[in-house]
Amino acid sequence: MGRPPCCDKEGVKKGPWTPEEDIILVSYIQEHGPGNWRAVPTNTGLHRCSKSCRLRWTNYLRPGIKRGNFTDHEEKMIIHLQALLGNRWAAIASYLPQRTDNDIKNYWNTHLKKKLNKLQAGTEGHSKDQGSSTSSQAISRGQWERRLQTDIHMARQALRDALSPEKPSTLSSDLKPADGFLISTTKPAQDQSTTTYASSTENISRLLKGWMKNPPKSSSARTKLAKTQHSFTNMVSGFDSTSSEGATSAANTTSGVELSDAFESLFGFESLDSSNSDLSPSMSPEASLFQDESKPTLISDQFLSLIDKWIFDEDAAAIQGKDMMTLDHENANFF
DNA sequence: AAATAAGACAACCGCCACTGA
DNA sequence: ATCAGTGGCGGTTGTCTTATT
Repeated sequence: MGRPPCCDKEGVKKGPWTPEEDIILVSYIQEHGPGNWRAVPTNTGLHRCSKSCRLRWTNYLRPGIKRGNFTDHEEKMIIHLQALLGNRWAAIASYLPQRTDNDIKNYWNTHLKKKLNKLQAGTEGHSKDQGSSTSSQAISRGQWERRLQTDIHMARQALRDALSPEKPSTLSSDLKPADGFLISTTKPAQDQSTTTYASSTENISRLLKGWMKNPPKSSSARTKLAKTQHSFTNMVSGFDSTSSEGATSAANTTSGVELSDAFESLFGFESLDSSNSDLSPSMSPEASLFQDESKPTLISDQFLSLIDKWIFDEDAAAIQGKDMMTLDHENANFF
């Protein structure tokens, strides 16, 4: 007997998620907690594959996800980590707790790759201009590999230092994987504070705002929207007995912004910033990240040094102990 | 204004690792 | 020790938006 598919291929909806579906999924997770994804489509009535539900949650609805532009610092982190780890996006994402691996992967593929190619091309062009090969340019493959090894070793050491329990405070959070994140996927919902899950509604609220700001033009889509509002209102009223007031106001308005604002106030979640401050510093398997040899991208020694310089010159303070979360907050304030 | 190309990002697919029976 | 079930990961594709002609 073959292994059954993770979901019944027939009758499974694909494509972009609607706010309706998001709300259903979030409300279910609020109640039951993330995990047991196989049961999610059955229990929620969502015509989605369990995998799709999980991905939607982890990549979009999960609390504490930061969207929008990547900061310079994030960009540099990604570049350096990619150079060290290769395309291990999940590992890289563990160092940028507010970003998902998918987000980082996309950003790498659409922005950073091109940027680095340009940079590299510029570097090569520059060396060509200089004509003859100097001794530093003629570094043998073995030499640059050794330097890469040294790089990796240094990073490993830094990581070990950072994770060392003897140095808890600021240092430990410097280059700290955060794959424990806000919610352990194995923890039952009861263990979580209400606001933890509720904060994920901010993502939905944002989605709704976007949805309302750019309402679908087709009549069918408008019908869908109306339906969304309706079901949303129903859900809100059934979600929390204290929410009847908000539900009423949501039902009484046709303004999407008001609707989503009401949504926000209903769940009473705090700002992303505050929720992020809850990030638990879990000790993670990534502590052994470098144990199995990573697949460093084969970039030239010269280029790697360039990146190193680029990253570490500017952010020496950050790398040498400035709290990463503080940095992230600073970055967040930038938006 | 319309058509087309390019870019950005959300979502899917297939493979792999882990876990429990 | 084996195997089925499940979740996680990385690569890829599809769709929507924006820019250009």
